[in-house]
Amino acid sequence: MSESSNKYDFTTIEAKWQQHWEAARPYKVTVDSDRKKYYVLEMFPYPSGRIHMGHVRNYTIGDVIARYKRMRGFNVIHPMGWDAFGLPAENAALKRGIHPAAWTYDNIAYMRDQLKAMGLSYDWDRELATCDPSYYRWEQLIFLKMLEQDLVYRKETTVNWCDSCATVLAREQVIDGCCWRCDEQVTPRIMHGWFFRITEYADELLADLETLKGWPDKVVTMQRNWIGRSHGLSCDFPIEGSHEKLTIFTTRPDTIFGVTFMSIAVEHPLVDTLVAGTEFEQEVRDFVRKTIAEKQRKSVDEELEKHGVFTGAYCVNPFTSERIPIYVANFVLMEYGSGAVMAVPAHDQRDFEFARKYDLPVRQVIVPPGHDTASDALEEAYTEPGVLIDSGEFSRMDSEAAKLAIINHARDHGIGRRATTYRLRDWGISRQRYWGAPIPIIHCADCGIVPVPEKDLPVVLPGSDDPNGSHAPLHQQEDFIRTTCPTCGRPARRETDTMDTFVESSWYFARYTCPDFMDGPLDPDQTGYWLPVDQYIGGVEHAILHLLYSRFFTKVLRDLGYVAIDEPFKNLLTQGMVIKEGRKMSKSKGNVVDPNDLIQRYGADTVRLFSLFAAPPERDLEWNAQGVDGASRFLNKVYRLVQANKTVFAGAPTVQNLDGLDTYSRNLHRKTHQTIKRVTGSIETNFHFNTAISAVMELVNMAAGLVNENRNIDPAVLRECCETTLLLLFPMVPHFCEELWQQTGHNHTMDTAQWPTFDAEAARENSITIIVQVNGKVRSRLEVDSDTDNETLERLALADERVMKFIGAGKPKKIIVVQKKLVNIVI
RNA sequence: GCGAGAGUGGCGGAACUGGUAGACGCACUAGACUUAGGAUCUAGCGCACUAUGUGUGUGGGGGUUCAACUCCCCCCUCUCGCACCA
Repeated sequence: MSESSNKYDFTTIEAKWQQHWEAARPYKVTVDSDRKKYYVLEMFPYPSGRIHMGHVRNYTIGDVIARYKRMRGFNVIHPMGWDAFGLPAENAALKRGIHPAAWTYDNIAYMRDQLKAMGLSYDWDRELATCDPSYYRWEQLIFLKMLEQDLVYRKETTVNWCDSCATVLAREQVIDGCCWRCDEQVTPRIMHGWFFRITEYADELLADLETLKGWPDKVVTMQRNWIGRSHGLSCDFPIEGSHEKLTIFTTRPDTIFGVTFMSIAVEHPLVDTLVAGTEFEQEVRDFVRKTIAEKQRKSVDEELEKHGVFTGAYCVNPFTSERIPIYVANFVLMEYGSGAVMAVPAHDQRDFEFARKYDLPVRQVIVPPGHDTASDALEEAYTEPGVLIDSGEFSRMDSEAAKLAIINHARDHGIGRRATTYRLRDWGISRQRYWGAPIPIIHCADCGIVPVPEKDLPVVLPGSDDPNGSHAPLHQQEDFIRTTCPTCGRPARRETDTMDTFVESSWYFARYTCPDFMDGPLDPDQTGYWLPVDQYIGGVEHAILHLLYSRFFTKVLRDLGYVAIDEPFKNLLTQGMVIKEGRKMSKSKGNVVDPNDLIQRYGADTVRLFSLFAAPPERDLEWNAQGVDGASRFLNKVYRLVQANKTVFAGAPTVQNLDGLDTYSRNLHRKTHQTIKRVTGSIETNFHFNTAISAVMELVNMAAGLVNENRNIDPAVLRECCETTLLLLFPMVPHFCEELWQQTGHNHTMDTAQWPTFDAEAARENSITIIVQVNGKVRSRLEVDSDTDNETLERLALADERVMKFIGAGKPKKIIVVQKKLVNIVI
């Protein structure tokens, strides 16, 4: 046998089919209301230069699903595009002296070729790049519509500033106190910025998590925690000798009789008025200054020791009329609740520590159920619910009832109200960089903030159509800034912030349905048919950022009338990382595997097959070079099997008469149908392609074994086996299967082939193995007819020679017979 | 600290609603065919021992059950997320 017939020539074959797909465009789709649609989407890549193994894995998984669903008869939309705005382009531009646009489009061209070399079945006619004005002009329009609906606003706040990126970050983009992109320490800074009112949708974002049955629990939980809704009481404590009052939020109104002091944040607006002109002023101001500096400096995992100083001021507990001293404390967050906390040291561990440190009273007002007096001395705060004591009219109520009663009391007396707070903050979208979508706003000295009229959109990024154009941050580009006010016509200045790139990725999946639509952001005829995304696939690292923003945007687009769905992604698959030597691949660790090298050496199909086989999709995948050899070996084995039996394809009839088959043929026929069942099951239940591939391997091993042993397998059975193998493998290794399909005389390409169905009767085993246990230990096996009844099984088991040896002369205490499984004899 | 997930051969991983633990692949060992083999084929491959048999074994310890990788309780380790959220 010559070399060439022994191994398949992946280079030639893959090029051939890629050319075919390029020319015939079998993956181009249009709306077809007679067919059920299926939208498969992988998170689109940032065009960083070249694809990496994570992309290979992600896109392979998506491609298998797309191809599989096509074979199941769905009208499958499977698009690809580029998350093309972002900072690396600017950095690269500075380093290499080329324009960010040029750098980005070069990368896109290169990476597009790489994706095509993987044989991914995208509808390339839908490709989009978010840095293209034809995309971001609609984003600008959406921004303006949101502004009209008061979902966008501008405010001055403390923001997270990343020095190295020279821009602001949203809270979600700060990871362990560092920038999510460059890992540099983030520092607070006070700036103007634009915000999306995502908190307006907090309740819906939370409630609709319940509808996301197709999402991993982990992601749902992460989002729920991120939104962090809590219910409680907002209550006013009048400040002594002042008209001001201190408003606090608590989730434990039942402990309000145990308040012994107040803690307020160093940034609290009342700090100044409380201490101005008092003997405490100096000390408090020093403390505030010191603490703010400390917070900036603080590294992530160090929890600051609790400190505070007395302001000299008192407020009054509206429930007890007691005087309550007010402290400024370093552990109170201004960003959450109202920046002021009622301190109940007996029932809150932080307050307890603080009280211990500054020798403040601890007053128990909750005791464990069944107790009715306070314990002598607490060693730590009692934070569980319980029964109220020393709480006036609320004494003896349990915590839950008391919470309600106290909230109602506060409401009835005008001192407080039921309140809900969220951990979620509004989404700050302003970025002070160049390579992003300009925010379409004009600042006029007379008219204030004026939206750019719709007819003037897009506000094109200056210089982006000129390779020598400036790519300085917009606030440095005077020509861009100078404009006239659309309202009064006087000279005015353009907004220079660009939008966070997460804005682009929050609606791209919708634009894929109508990438060329010119009359608005989205074409209702297209979105109505294609949305939502049926299966979304990407890394779990986007569990909060991208997925939460996209959910928010979907709801906004719905309320603006652009889409008719509530949630963008029906099912979500979060795939694990590709690791090597137990660690994430990274240049610094020198353990990076380059997809290009692999594809050249093994071909795309082998790379695809291995990345599917080595682990189930949701787990991390350990890259193993020898494992890739194994995948390659398997494909060659299939190749040889098909090549050696090409003749059976020519005229073999379909399998009809089972009775006429010899044992070997019957076994192979059965195995074929069992394999269809197993593969279909693996894909349908959880996309566990690793077990699907194992099943096909077993089938191929059996067929190749029988052929090697020169069993004269019935041609119809052998043909069925080989064709089934190709059909089952096609979604995973498409070039390879198409080639063999064609070589074996099929007139139509596999793109139009149907997924095989299994015949339950053919798959049924007629003899089964029954396990015989004595006291739970396996002692023997019985080969019996599959419909042997339980009494017979018991009789056969007891008569078994090996079993008899173990049960001896005694009479069995108990015999358990499990249908078609086992017999357990207890002695 | 809180929350979620995971611990199975030398390795990646299988095991349906409790019912043969280790499918499939890699690595390894022996053999066959070969000028050659990083090709192919055959056989073996958890561990231990008094080896054609017995014991033992799914992070550790208890429990439920005729029967536990699977269910319950306690503990250990790792990964991820959150982290003074009042």
